[in-house]
Amino acid sequence: MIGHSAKIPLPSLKRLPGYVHFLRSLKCEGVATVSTTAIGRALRLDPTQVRKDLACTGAEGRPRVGYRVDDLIVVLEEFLGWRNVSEAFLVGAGHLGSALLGYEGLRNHGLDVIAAFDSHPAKVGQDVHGVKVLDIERLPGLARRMGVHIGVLTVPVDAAQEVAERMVEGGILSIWNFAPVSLQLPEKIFVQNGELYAQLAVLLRRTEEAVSRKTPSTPEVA
Amino acid sequence: MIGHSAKIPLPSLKRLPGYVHFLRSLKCEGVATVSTTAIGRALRLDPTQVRKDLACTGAEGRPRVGYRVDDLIVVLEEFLGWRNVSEAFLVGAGHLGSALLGYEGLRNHGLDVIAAFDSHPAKVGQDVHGVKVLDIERLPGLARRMGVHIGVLTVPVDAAQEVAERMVEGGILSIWNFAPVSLQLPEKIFVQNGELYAQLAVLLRRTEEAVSRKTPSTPEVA
DNA sequence: AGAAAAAAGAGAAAAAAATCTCTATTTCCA
DNA sequence: TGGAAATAGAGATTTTTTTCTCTTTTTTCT
Ligand SMILES: NC(=O)c1ccc[n+]([C@@H]2O[C@H](COP(=O)([O-])OP(=O)(O)OC[C@H]3O[C@@H](n4cnc5c(N)ncnc54)[C@H](O)[C@@H]3O)[C@@H](O)[C@H]2O)c1
Ligand SMILES: NC(=O)c1ccc[n+]([C@@H]2O[C@H](COP(=O)([O-])OP(=O)(O)OC[C@H]3O[C@@H](n4cnc5c(N)ncnc54)[C@H](O)[C@@H]3O)[C@@H](O)[C@H]2O)c1
Repeated sequence: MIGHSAKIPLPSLKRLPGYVHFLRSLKCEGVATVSTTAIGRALRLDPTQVRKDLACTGAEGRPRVGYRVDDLIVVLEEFLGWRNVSEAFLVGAGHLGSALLGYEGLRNHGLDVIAAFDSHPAKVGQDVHGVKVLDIERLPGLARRMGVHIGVLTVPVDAAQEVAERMVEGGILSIWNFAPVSLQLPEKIFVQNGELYAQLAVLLRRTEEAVSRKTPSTPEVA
Repeated sequence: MIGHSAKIPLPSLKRLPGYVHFLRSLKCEGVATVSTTAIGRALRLDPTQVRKDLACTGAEGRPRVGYRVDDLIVVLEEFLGWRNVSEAFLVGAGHLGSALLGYEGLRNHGLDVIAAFDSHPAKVGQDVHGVKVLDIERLPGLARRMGVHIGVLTVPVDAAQEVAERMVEGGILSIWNFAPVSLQLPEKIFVQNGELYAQLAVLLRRTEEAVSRKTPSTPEVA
C-alpha cells in the first residue's frame, strides 16, 4: 500500500524520487541530518519548495537541525510505494525492453517485472536477464489470473495500440508506454508515456539557446 | 537553427512532440486537415490548450477547417529542431546506452549520436549499431574539436559525476542524464534528467488509486 | 543564562498554466 | 443566397504552482 493517500501536487510527486536519490548518497557518506537548504542547493530547487514537498509526505523536521536522513528516506520510500514493490508485465523484449528487464533499478523503485511477452518466435521461450519471455497470446489470461495491474509497453509503434488493448483485456489498469503514439483506451486506464521526446525537445531548445548565447549576434543576412 | 526563438511555456514545449506523432499518423491515413478539437480528443487535452500551444510555434489555422496536417508537421518539426539534427556523444555503451544507439528514432527527433565512449576495454573499439565506441579519455578533445555540444550519459551512478565533468571539460553545454543522481556542474550547463523514476512514481500512485477504487472500503482493522 | 543563528512551518503573494468566454471567420447545406 | 455550425483566435478568469514573508523552535556560542 502506498502511504498517505492525501493529495499531492503532481510536480511535487515527480520531485520526490530525486530527493530519495540524494538522501541515499548522503546516507552513504554518513550524514545524519539534512536541511531543505542543503537539498535545494544540491538539486537546484527553492528550499521552501522542498519543504512543501516533504510536508506532503508527512515528514517532519526540526528547526535549526533539519530532517533525519534515515527517517526521511523511510518516509519517502513508503510514500512512493518502493517498500512493497508492484508486479508488472513487459511486452516487447527488444532493445529497450531488454535494457529495462536487465535493470535491477526498477525493483529498487517499486516495480517488479515478473514476466515478459513478445510475438516473435525467436524471442518466445528465451530468458532475458532472468525474466521468462512468453507468447503474447498468454498475456490476458495470465494477467487476470495473477492479478497484475501494470503493463510496460516497449513494442514498435505499429503494434502498440493492439498490444495495449490486449493488456486492458487482461485487466491491466496502468500502462507505461514507450512507443511514440497516443494510445486510445478506455478513460479509466491510466497511461504514462515515456516522454523521451518531450525531454529531448527541452534539451535541444536549451542547447540552442546556450549556443546562441556563446555566439551572439549572428545576422541571417550578411 | 531552431525556429521561432520566442519564449514558449515549458509544458507547451513538452506537448509538441506528441502533436507531431499524432499528425504523422493522420498523414499516413491521408487526412489533410485537423482541428484542435480532434487533436485534443486523441491526446486527451483541452482544445484551447492545443490551440495555445500551436500558436506559440507560429502555426496558423482556418476557422471551420482547422490546420493543414502537412504544413503543421513542417512548422512543428522546424520549431523543435528536428529538421537539422544536432550531433551528440553518448557515454556508457551498456544496456541502456546500446538501446539508445540502436534507436533510429533519435535521429528522427533531432538528435544524431555520432560517437559513443566507454571506459571498459571490452567495449572500446566495438561497433554498436553502426556507432564506434571510443575510449572515454578521448572525449574532451574530440568534443572540442568537433564542436559537439550535447552529451548523453548512460553510465552507472558511481561514474556519472566524473563523466559529466569530462563532458564539461570538452565544452559540452547540455547533458541528458539517465543516471539517478543530481549532477553538480557549473550553473551554465543544462542538465536534462531521464526522469524514469518520476514517471514511475506517478504510475505507481495512479495504479494504487485505481486498485483501491476497484476494491473499496478496505478497513485496516477488522 | 542570554543572545544569535539557522531552519521548520504556516500563511500570503506572485507567477505560471490551464480553462473559460466571446467574437469573427469560413464552410456547408437548405 | 442566407442561415447554421464548426472552429480559430484573442482576451478574461480560474486554478495551480512557486516564491516570499513572517513567526516559532531549537541549537550553539559567548
Ligand atoms: N530503443 C530505444 O532506445 C528506444 C527509446 C525510446 C523509445 N523506444 C520505443 O520503444 C519501442 C521499442 O523499441 P526497440 O528499439 O526496443 O524496438 P525493437 O524492435 O528492438 O523491439 C521491439 C520488440 O517488440 C516485439 N513485438 C513486435 N510486435 C509485437 C506484438 N504485436 N506483440 C508483442 N511483441 C511485439 C518485437 O518482436 C521486438 O522484440 C518503439 O516503439 C520505440 O519507438 C525505443
Ligand atoms: N538499463 C536500464 O533500463 C536503465 C533505465 C534507466 C536508467 N538507467 C541508468 O542508466 C545507467 C546505465 O545503466 P545500464 O543498465 O545501461 O548499465 P550498464 O552497466 O549496462 O552500462 C554502463 C556502461 O557504462 C560504462 N562505464 C562505467 N564507468 C564508466 C566510466 N567511468 N566512463 C565511461 N564508461 C563507463 C560501462 O563499461 C558500461 O558499458 C545507470 O545509471 C542506470 O541507473 C538504466
